[in-house]
Amino acid sequence: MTAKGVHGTRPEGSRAVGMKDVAAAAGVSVGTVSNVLNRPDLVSHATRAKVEATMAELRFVRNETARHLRVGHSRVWAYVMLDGRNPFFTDVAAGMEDTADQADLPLFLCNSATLAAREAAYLRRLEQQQVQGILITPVDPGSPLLDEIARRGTPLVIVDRTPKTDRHCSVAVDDVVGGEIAVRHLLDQGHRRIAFVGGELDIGQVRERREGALRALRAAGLGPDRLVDLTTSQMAVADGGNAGRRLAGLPAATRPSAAFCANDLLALGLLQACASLGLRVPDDLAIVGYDDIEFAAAATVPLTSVRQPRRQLGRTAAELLLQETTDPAHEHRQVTFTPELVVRASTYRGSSPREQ
Amino acid sequence: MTAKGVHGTRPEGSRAVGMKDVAAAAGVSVGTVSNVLNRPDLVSHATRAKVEATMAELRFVRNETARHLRVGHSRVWAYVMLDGRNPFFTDVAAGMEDTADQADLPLFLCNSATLAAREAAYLRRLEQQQVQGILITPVDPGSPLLDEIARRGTPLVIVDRTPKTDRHCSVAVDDVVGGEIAVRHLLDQGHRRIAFVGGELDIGQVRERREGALRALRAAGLGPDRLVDLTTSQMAVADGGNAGRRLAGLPAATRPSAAFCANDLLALGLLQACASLGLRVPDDLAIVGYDDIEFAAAATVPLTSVRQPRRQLGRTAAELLLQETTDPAHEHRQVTFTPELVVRASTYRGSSPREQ
DNA sequence: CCTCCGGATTAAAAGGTTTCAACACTCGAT
DNA sequence: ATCGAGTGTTGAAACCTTTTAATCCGGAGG
Repeated sequence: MTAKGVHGTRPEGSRAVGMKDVAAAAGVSVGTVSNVLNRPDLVSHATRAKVEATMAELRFVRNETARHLRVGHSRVWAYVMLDGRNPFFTDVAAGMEDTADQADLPLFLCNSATLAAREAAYLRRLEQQQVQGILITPVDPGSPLLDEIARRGTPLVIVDRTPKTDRHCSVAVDDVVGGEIAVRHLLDQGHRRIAFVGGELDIGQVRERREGALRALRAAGLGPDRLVDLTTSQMAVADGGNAGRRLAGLPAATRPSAAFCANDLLALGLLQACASLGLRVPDDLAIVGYDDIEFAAAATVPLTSVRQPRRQLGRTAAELLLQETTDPAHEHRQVTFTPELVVRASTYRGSSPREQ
Repeated sequence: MTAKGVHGTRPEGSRAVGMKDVAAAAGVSVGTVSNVLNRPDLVSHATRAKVEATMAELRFVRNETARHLRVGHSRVWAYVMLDGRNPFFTDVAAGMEDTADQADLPLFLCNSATLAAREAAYLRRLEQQQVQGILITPVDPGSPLLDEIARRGTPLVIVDRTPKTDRHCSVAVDDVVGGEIAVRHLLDQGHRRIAFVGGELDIGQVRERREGALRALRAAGLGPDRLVDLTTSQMAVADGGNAGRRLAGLPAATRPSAAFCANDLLALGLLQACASLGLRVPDDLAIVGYDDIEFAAAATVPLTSVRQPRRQLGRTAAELLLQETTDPAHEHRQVTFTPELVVRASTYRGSSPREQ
């Protein structure tokens, strides 16, 4: 039943050139060719030059797969991103690339798109491919799959989430603090009723940012009723727009004067909705986003946002992985960063504020 | 000298469980285990059940590498993106994922970040890994590397660029038409002096979009002097901001009343610069972007932009690859899409226009 | 002249899967 | 009883590298 595919049929039916061919053409054994590739210092200058010339001439492409089978692990890292279309994650990935580049390892990006099934499929493949290490921002950090993979021997670093077990390294940013500084800032600006625009509360991120918001209210002597929840199904731009329309529909007396969004995509959608609904920002509604993606500053009412050290996050995660794969005495570590608030025009009444 | 790494040391020093172990535990030969995996219809119901149970019990993870070595190619696709941080490319990638998902093949994303060296490194790795197929938006579509790879047998599809040889399939969008409709629209709005904000002219995209702009001018009986070139080094948000400051510095008499940007990142940067320089959009400066990324609509002065069928582009590219890898009678094809203009507030004087 | 030594090279085994020709067995038909 | 066809299963080769122990060789020391 399975139709035979053609795959990479090379034009003239000729086999790919392997080390055997190189060895024959150069008049040496394959072992020597291997040595030229892997331990060049072992081989004499003359033969080495000859072999290298032959490889170039024959356009030899090393078969990484065979090497991989022999030595038992590949030389590839993979990052399974939660949402490839959210600039936050591509920035994190860029940070990982910095480190991977230095270590001369390729980094493959896999996009789970917040689909648990797709994430599981990628993880299964990556394990079958015996990648050297996996970086992941998981849909659910509590999934037993993560644990199993680490236990079976593939190093796995959790990114922007806190692991449930101590079997892996992780890097994260303190989301409670993030929520707290965002809302404290809004309180400082005189706001007393604040919308919280976020995805489902079973997402750890959302829950913790909201928790921080409540803490700020408490610190100011205000009750949790001052926080108006606007829950969205997803966390994309369109969802922020929906939240905006719901917000605008509230009676003026109870309508919040400010909104804290669980990410910048939501905030941008909200901002856009405000424009088309005739709500002025920040006068009618102040808005704080989260992540400080590039487009937050580029919005024409530049967005106040909680900045996470995105690139740094990626770099650090990759460094932990590098350590885990090279240092036998490696101990798992949990690294936590602290976010900072970037104040811009979407919350600041007055002339355009200086970016801190 | 090369420090021996530890890689994925499995905890108790135990070897990974392979088909041999499964076979032994289930009391069958490895050939049968292989059949259960690859041709389940060949094996009797009873043994199949027994083998499957054993695999589950032993937590068998198939060694894709060995399979790969034997059959000569892997089951992986890769997309080498030009700029992972530009939402345009992540949207294209999302389209490819649609197709890859259906074909049950994992898609790995590689970000060349417009660095030719990095692109070459990724291509080398991918070829060594014998991926089943490569999708790429190359830094330079004329690079001989692309040709060599295809010639050596790895199918390669060019995305959003036009290949120089007929050795691969490609999908692209007509950039001349895109530039033409953008500028025609500005002319229709009464603009007579138009800035062209784009990267280096040796980028095919930029050159062709500009060419379209000139064509629109010509059709309106206007000379090429009506196009004011503002060349940027990169094509990111920051570069758009720089262009904006240069633009504002021009004497009022010769300052263009409109700008056509070669992508939306530039347009957003320009928009942002206008806000801080006190130029009103569209009254003092109308702006047209290119790509129609999600954030174009989300800008608070929503951006008029030339929409490319991003997701469709990716889907089609992946379909071509699928065909090339499965159909022996495959012929290379060049697919071209036509872009369309999406008019929004950044060019339209009047009440907020309906998005088409 | 023999031995020993060090450096350069080689031959062969190993790694885990797929594939295919060969084999074993059952059942009906001769 | 024998044969043939069909169904399931097996054993061994093949895929291409890396790695290690063994070999080869020229020269120094006895």
